[in-house]
Amino acid sequence: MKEDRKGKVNEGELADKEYLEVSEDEEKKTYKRKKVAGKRKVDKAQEAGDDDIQNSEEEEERTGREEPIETNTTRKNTKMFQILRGRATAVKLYETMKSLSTERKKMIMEMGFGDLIYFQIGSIPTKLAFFVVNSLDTDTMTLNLPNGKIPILPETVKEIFGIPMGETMLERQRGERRYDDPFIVQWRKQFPANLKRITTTNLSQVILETTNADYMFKMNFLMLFANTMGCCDNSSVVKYTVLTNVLENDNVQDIDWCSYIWESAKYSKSDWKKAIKDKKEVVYYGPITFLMLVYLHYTRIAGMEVRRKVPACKNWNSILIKRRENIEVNRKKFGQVEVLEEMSEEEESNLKEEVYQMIQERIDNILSEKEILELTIDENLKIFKDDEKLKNYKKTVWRIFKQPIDHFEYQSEEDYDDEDDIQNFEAGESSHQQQKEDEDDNAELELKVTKICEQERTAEDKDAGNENEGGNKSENKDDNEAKGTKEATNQKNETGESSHQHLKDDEDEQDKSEKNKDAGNDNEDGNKRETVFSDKDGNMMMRMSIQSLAPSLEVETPVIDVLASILNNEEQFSNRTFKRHYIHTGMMMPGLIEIKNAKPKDKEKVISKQYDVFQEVLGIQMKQDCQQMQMEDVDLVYHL
DNA sequence: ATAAATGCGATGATCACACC
DNA sequence: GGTGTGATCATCGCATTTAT
Repeated sequence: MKEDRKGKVNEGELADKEYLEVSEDEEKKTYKRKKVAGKRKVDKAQEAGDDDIQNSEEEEERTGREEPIETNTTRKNTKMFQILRGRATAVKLYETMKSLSTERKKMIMEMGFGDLIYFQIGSIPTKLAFFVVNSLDTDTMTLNLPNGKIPILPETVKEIFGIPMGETMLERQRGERRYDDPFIVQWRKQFPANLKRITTTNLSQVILETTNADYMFKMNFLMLFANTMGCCDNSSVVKYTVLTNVLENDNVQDIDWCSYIWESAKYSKSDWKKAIKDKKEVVYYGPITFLMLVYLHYTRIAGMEVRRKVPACKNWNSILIKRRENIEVNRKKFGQVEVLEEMSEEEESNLKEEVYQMIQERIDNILSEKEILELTIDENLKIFKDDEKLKNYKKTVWRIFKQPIDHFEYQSEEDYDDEDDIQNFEAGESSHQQQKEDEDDNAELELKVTKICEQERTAEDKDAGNENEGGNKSENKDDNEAKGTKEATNQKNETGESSHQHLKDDEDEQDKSEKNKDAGNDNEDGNKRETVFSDKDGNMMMRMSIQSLAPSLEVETPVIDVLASILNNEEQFSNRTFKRHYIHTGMMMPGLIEIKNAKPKDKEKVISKQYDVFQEVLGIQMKQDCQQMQMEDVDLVYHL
């Protein structure tokens, strides 16, 4: 990482210096003038002529002398390659997928588009995009690269996006909706009447502004998909293909979406030769995201390993694609890559592991959510002394984790008197901290986080160094490596009296051996789920949230929240005249998203509503500090 | 006359670099 | 190392031009 960055900086410095040196007197002035003139006015005069090529050759010499490895693109590279201006880009789909409700996600999964839910490609670098589309031979449907050919079939689409490849064609030969069909009229009503041409932007806006999860949402989603991943009309105006061809009774999974995308690729490149002639910027309406992913999935470039997964859209994101473009740009020529075959068996078996891991993570998330919820309810029970409704919520949560989800039913209040349940509930409650074994099968779901935390650490811990934080138990006193982190966390106990935040020291070790039995080989995963931090506000963090922050992974919100929690605690002991309060992501993010998604005219309203919500949540957080609650002298400072 | 293609300014995000 | 600033990039959408 560091070296990478360093390389970039070096290259940048070098390039710029060179730029100024080469162009010392006259051109330096031009450069300055350009600066003053504003951003868009790139000097046309300089651009013309073969200055560029000379420059680039010089640069090549220099980079040759420097470290030849990965460098970043510079101003001059821009001029060397034609760029592709995609009209059907992934942006809108990406934005939409980012904020889907659970219900909508479920719906998308049911349609067979589940692999797109965590779609990560928000932009497509234009220079590489041009190269890829330019390499596509639409007659044979192959990507012709310098070192080989990549055949493109409808099956390839399946491999890339993992979308349904059913029996029937999307474009039905008969019986499609007419443009005056009542449904299309209704669909059109979602948009302002004065809107002449509906773009993918409008479509994504409608999806984001509404919360319905019905047939209309299905159609909006499919329209958005077809017009961003397939092709759209000119100026990003949506094609109505999906709207006219997918009827109410159709099963979306039975449609051959792959062939539709494949055909889009085949037929969207007409008049290419004419289009690229003498132009720096070429407009393309076809499935650029798909073609790009085909190229990336079936090639490998030295200096950048990306493990292959199916569907391919899952292992590439905007940052990785951009990095890949930079590498290729700096080699002065695109396509200097090794062409790969279909995935090997070995690679495929790795996929299984990924699935296991994914499921494991989801379970962990649910458990962590559950614990937070329980703690929140407990906290509030303390405030609203023995509130019946809260108690019932507590029981509800307990019941959910007690029963398989398809058997779960909300119960009326009197039903809660059920004797057995009450007993179990109370037993469960008391075992909240100290585990109690349950012979019931469903109790596996109760896999309480605490239980896992209590698991004894075993010798099979691989990277003991970073994993030891909080994991060492009182009996593991000989575990020296663990001291460092533990001490760090204990510092706050030295500054002030008792801190609420604490490492999950196990209070009860009696049935540990028993647990280890059923934990068995699960021990390593158990450590991942180990709660390394929790506090009175229900913030908690599992080991896995912090132990594998590989490049390109995102920082999980619990990490930020825990940091906020620690800082808030520290603040109690600070000597400052004013105290700072760090706010948790949960208090900000939903509100910010709502504001972002609000219509411009509603924005004011949404913002002022958010202030109220914010105040309310703040109230809960600061319940013990009336002075703070007055919000006197409060400055809100945002750190992003 | 209409539809499609193209040009281009606006915008926001990101990068590189100078300066503190 | 952090921050401010200008350059560059990717995208959007409107206006204009060109093709049918």
